[in-house]
Order: sequence, then C-alpha cells, then structure tokens
Amino acid sequence: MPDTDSLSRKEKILRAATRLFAYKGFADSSVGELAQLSEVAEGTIFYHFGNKEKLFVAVLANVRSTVIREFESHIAAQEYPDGMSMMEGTVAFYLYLASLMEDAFLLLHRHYPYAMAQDNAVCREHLEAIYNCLADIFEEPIRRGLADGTMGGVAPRKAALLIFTMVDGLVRFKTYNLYDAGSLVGELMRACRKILGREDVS
Amino acid sequence: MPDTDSLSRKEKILRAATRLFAYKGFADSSVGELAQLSEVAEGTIFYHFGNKEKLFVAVLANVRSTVIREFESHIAAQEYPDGMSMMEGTVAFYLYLASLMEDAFLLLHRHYPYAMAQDNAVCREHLEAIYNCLADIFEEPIRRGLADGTMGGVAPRKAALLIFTMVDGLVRFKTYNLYDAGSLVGELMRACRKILGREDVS
DNA sequence: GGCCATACTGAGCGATCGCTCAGTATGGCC
DNA sequence: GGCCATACTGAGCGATCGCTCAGTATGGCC
Repeated sequence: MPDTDSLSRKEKILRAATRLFAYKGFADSSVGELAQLSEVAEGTIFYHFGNKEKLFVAVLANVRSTVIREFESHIAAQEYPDGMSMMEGTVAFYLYLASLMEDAFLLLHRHYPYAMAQDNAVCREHLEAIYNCLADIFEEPIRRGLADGTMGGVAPRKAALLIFTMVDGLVRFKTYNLYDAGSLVGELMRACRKILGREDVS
Repeated sequence: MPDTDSLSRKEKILRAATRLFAYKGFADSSVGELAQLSEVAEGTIFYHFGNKEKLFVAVLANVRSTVIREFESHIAAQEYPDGMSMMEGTVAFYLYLASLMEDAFLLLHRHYPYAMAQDNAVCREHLEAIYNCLADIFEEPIRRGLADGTMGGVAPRKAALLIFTMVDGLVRFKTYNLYDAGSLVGELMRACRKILGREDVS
C-alpha cells in the first residue's frame, strides 16, 4: 500500500502537526498527542519523519511552498492600473491569506522557529525563503508606483519592510485579540497611501 | 536572615528567570537549570514562588512595573515644543528602551505569555496593563499634535496602534536579525511623519 | 538558654516525554 | 507459493521534569 494510503497518513500527520505546533508550540506539543490527533500510532510518525525536529522542518517546508504558491497565483491572476492600487490589493490579499492560513501564520509568529533556525540550516533556509517572498511581495508595488508616478520619496526595500511589519502587526492583533483589528484596516490603508504617496509639500 | 540575603536570593532568581524565560521560552526552561543559573537550590525557587507558573507571573509583574516606570519618568523628564516632535522622541525612546530591556521585550514578543493569559487572570491583567501603557504612550503625542496643528486627518487611538506595531516590528527585526534594523530607523521616522502629517493635498 | 518563624537544601517521587524495536500486515514481483 | 520492500503498530526503554518533604541553619524574642 505505498500509494494513496501512505500519502493520506503522512498528510494527516502533517496537517495535524501544523495545527498543534501553531497552537501549543514545539516544546508543548507531544508526539503522543499528535498521534492521537492524526489517528495513527506513535511509531508511524517516527517512521515517516525520523524525529520531532525533522517533522517540524517538514511542516515549515509545507508552509513555505503553500505561501509562495498562493502569492504567485494571486499576482498572476490580478491586474492593477498602477502601483498604488497594486499595493492596496497586496495588503488586502495578505490579510485575506492570513485568515485563510491561520495556523501557518500563527506558527510564523511564534518564536521557536527562529530559535531552531540558529542551529538548523534547513529550518533557517525555509524561514529566509518565506520572509524574502513576503518582502518582495510588498516591494514590487512600490517599484511600480515609483515608476508610474503614483508614489514618491521612498526607498523601495525599506518602505516595503515597514509596510510589511505594519500589516503583519495587524494580523498579530487579530490573533491575540488584544485590539479590534478589523476596525484598523481602513486606517491601515490610509497610512500606506500616506507613507508611499508623493509629498508635494516638503 | 529575612533581610538582604533573602531579598538578594529572590531577586537573583527573578533576574535569571527573566533571561531564561525570554531566551528559551517557558516550556523549554527547566527549574533545575534556573537553580544553577541563580546559584540556589531547586527547593528555594519553590519556597519563594510556589510553582513554575507563579514564578513566570512574578517575572511579568516585574516587567510591567519596570516598563511603566521607565516611560513615566521619560515623560516627566522631557519637554517637547509640539506633538510631532514629541512623537519622534517617543519612538526614539521606545527603541532605546527595547535595547536596554532586551530580555523583557523578547519575552513580550513570545507567544506563550498570551497563551497563558487565556486561563490565568493575573497574567492577563499584567499583559493588558503593559499594552495599554504602550498604546497610551503613542496616543498622547498624536492628541497633542492634532491640538497644536502639527498633525491632521487621523484617528488618535487607531493611528497610535499602527505606529506602535510598526515601531515594535522594527524591534522584532533587530531581535531576529532578519534584516538590518538599524538602517530602517530613518525610514521609520519619515513614515511616522507622513502618516500623521496634515495632508494639504487630498 | 529555649523556642519559633523564616530561609534554605537536596534527595527522591511520580509522571511524562522522545524514541526504539521486535513483530505484523500487505501488495507486487519472480 | 515464496520472498522482499514498504507501511505500520504499540509496548517499553532511559532520561528529564516539576514538585514534595524531611531535615538543617539562623536570627530575633521571651
């Protein structure tokens, strides 16, 4: 049975692991609990993934490919008249994706992946790929906006990082339920336009 | 010996715990390791703090009072000509404080305090107090700026939260060494001014 | 000096955890 | 039918962890 059944079990483990690692963290998630959630024996997890750390790296690899695929298909599908409206579309899509892939974003907002990355090269590579993708996503509209004149007076990469961290902060507010994040979206869009817009008044 | 010696031991534990919890997280920090770092017997930790969770709440209470004290003494010490320059001073002070209290900010950037807050009321209260303080810190300059005319066209609380999350994101970049955060400070200040400044061009 | 509260110690407990390993089931190939 | 690779199982191991508890040291009060 090396076909659908094996794939299905491996995938079941991977999906449950993403959830568990996101909500409980790495140290607080036990392989025994994951086995129960995945409805497989504990040994099956070690058979497929070797050990707990390799399992987490597999989860991260999965997050990486999903995030990158989603943004690429979004870019391919949309057409924007200018850089500024492309930025607005990108911000909106980021917020949409964060609620769609809640588990994955919660995982990326935790600290242990970055701690693990310090002595796990594969882990580090996945994280860097994800964050480079996210920074690029926000940089592209700025480059276009500077070219078509809808934006002005900003350094593309730096402004992209600031906007990214502001948008991502809003996602974090939503996750933690610290503030009513939904009511901030309008103000966020206005802030983006102001940061990137041409300042005709010095 | 209920005086300096006991205080010194309790404080030694508290300081080492802040560090350990910040860098390793709650689950990955063992009481045995903390005892070694604090140079006390394991039993001493339980004698003073009861259990591991109560110890963490004590750490958080300490962070809370320190953060609030620092910001209050900063406000009392500084005088600003207008709201906009007060905001610049506040942002700079936040960045300064984050590097001064690196352990505490790393702790607050982790996820487990907020997870613990879900069923620990005291923990939740400390976190809410800290974040209300931080939001207020950024809101005050905006209220002043709107009054004295150096700012315009923003909702004070919402704009405060957005600026806070942007500044805090920069601190996070620094912690994770993902990007060169230092080179972003200039762009950050420019973004703040643009977000808050009056838009004479619609 | 006797007494007690406070501070502190470290051996040892029960529980949990990551992981191993001997054994089983099964589908495909000769 | 015999054989082997692959998938999977679950009992059980060594290690670690949070926490307890009986015991010790000491400073202050009568």
